[in-house]
Amino acid sequence: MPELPEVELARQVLAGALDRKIREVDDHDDWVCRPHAPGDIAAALAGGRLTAAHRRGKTLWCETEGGDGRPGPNLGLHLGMAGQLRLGDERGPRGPEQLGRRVEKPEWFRFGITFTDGEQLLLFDTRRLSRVRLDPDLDALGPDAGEVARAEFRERVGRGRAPLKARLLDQSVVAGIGNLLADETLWQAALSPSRPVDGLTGDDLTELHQALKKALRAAIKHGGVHTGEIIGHRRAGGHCPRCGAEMAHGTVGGRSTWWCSKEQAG
DNA sequence: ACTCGTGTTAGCTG
DNA sequence: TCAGCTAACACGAG
Repeated sequence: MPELPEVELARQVLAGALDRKIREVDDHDDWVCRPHAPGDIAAALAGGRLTAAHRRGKTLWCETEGGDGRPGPNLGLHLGMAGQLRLGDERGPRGPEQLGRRVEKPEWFRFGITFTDGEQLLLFDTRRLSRVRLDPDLDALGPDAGEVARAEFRERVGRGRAPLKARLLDQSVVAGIGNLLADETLWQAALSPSRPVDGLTGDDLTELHQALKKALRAAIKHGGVHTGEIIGHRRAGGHCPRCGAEMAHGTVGGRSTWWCSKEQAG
């Protein structure tokens, strides 16, 4: 599910877990918690509190404080493709109703913190692509896609020779653009996903920055990137909702990519 | 039955 | 240094 707008909603869930004393941490999943060993994260957080919830791009992290009141390690959380943060208590998780009558298998709860008041913060992820780690490397992330200023966007995205979409998906360039948001943004700007960035003009990049802001605003307003104008047309037989030309499909930056064969021609 | 994919990253190759 | 590719994770959708 999550791209930037969805992760911002998850951050708000996370904020509901702040300022409670940590009683117990379930960090048994050595894939989700890698490179830490089971018990490492629990030991680092035991008796402390989460004191602030932050997001940059699709990465979440909490500042923490130890039982002695001194600053503790940051707790990094990434939801991967299918992760959800949920609050719950001894009666079980609350939060998004599951579709259909799917039974939630216990092993899909990959990480959890139980607080002394009985509240729980739970990481639910069928696909196990989520990640929990202490002191994540935030310097490896570019500026947040929703906040990056035009000049910095142009300078960062325009650097190198990679195909434009590959550059947009690189979280160290700008943080928070996922596959769907990239296709939506490129379609809004009428730019080819495979065009090398060193061939773009300053105006192209300004246009792209505008398109990104517009696509993000719309996604936040309507509940997620899947509500984008082009998303429903990313399929075989789809047509561009602006000009009616067929949608083209290929792989760019290693990801499945759809674009208007006419308006976004190479 | 079978393929594809809203994400990341280590490790490798050119 | 840069860019592309693969594997790994494990499930739902079509």
